[in-house]
Amino acid sequence: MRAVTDRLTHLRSDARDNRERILEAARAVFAADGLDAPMRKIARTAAVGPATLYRHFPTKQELVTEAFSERMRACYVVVDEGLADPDPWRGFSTVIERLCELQSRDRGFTAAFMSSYPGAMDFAADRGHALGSFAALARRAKEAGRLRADFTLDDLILVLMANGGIQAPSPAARVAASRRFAALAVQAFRASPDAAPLPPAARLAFVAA
Amino acid sequence: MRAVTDRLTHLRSDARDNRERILEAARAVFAADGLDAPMRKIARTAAVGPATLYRHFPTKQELVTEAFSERMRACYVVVDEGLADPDPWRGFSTVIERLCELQSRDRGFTAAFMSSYPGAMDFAADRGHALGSFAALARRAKEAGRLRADFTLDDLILVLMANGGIQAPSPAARVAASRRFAALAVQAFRASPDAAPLPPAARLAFVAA
DNA sequence: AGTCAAACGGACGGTGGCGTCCGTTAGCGT
DNA sequence: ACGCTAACGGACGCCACCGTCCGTTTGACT
Repeated sequence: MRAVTDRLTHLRSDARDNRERILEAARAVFAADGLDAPMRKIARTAAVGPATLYRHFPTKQELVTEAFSERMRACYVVVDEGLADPDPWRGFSTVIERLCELQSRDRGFTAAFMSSYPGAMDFAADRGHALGSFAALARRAKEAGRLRADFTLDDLILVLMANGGIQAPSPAARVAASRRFAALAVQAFRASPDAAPLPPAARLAFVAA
Repeated sequence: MRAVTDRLTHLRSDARDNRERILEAARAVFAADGLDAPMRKIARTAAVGPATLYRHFPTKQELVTEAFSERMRACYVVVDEGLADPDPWRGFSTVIERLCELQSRDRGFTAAFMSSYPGAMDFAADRGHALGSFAALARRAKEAGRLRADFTLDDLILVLMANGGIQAPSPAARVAASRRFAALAVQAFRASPDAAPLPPAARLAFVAA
């Protein structure tokens, strides 16, 4: 870690500048067009030559990882805040709603969070931690009798993947649709005396792009 | 319609043959790779030159429309069968489950059913009819007090789009995940004394690809 | 101010999908 | 059996994206 920091600090001023502009452009373009946006477009948006882009981020994975690390952290914050809620069910619902909202605002984020990109190893640790926290939250919500007992972590992945499939003519409409979807998901997860049993969960994590 | 039939019957035998093989190939490729599979691949699968493919189906829309019209009909059958069920709630649930299953087995089908392709006008009529039937079914399920009153047709679209976002390492896993998802959706739509109100529905229909 | 290497970006060759042209093949009707 | 034309498909030019090379610029250090 020390070495990396050194390397970044030792960058020439224009290089550090460009690097920052590239990351900003990547976030904007990925949010608008999804993860498969052409590298060129990001370079153009950053007002930078293709070579410069590739020099800073030799592979698209590295760019994605770097560009989304901030939002990824926001994601973990959401989970931790949910965990901190004294009412575990309210915490649980809020996490689902906020994660869906984060995703719906940013087309690329979904895929990134899924760590669809193999080799986005940098995320793995934090992701594992967030999933752990969420598992604890779910357990408490179950113990409080508010979350259905057959809820699985894979159901969270399922909902987030499904949420990622939602399209709409405008970003605003997509956010609205996603909001309703999240509310429906919460309804589905609610413990209820007359709830029907669910078919078995499928192992989902770590799908390749 | 008469003219079209004539034109098709008047096709030379090899042409009719190729046309059939192209449609078969298109179904296979679309199912495996989704709607954005390259035309070339379909031509190769059908053991046909590109020109032949384009002669039969000048635009991808036409090919999609033609290739999926059969499954599309299967889709309407599902809705009609649901409508025929004396128990409207069971009918409703079954329709959701079966539609999700149809979709999960065929990557291209989702997009096709959404009529994401503008200009797939041929579907419009049938689609309208199916949506009408489903609306009637939903109304009856509401009147029976089993379906939540704030359910909208757009919620069906929402669920189907979301279902389309589900990915998994293997087709089998995707079907399993989709099955569980459908069950969750049904739970969410169930009328319940302690159900929370939902955020407003968003107009979704006819999203461009 | 002068030097030097770090950083830049225009330009290139390669790949893959697209839709069309046109010389060739082979069904069909006489 | 024969000719006519519908139908075929290889080959072409086009365009977008990819990743890299290399001549030029410019920040940093003395």
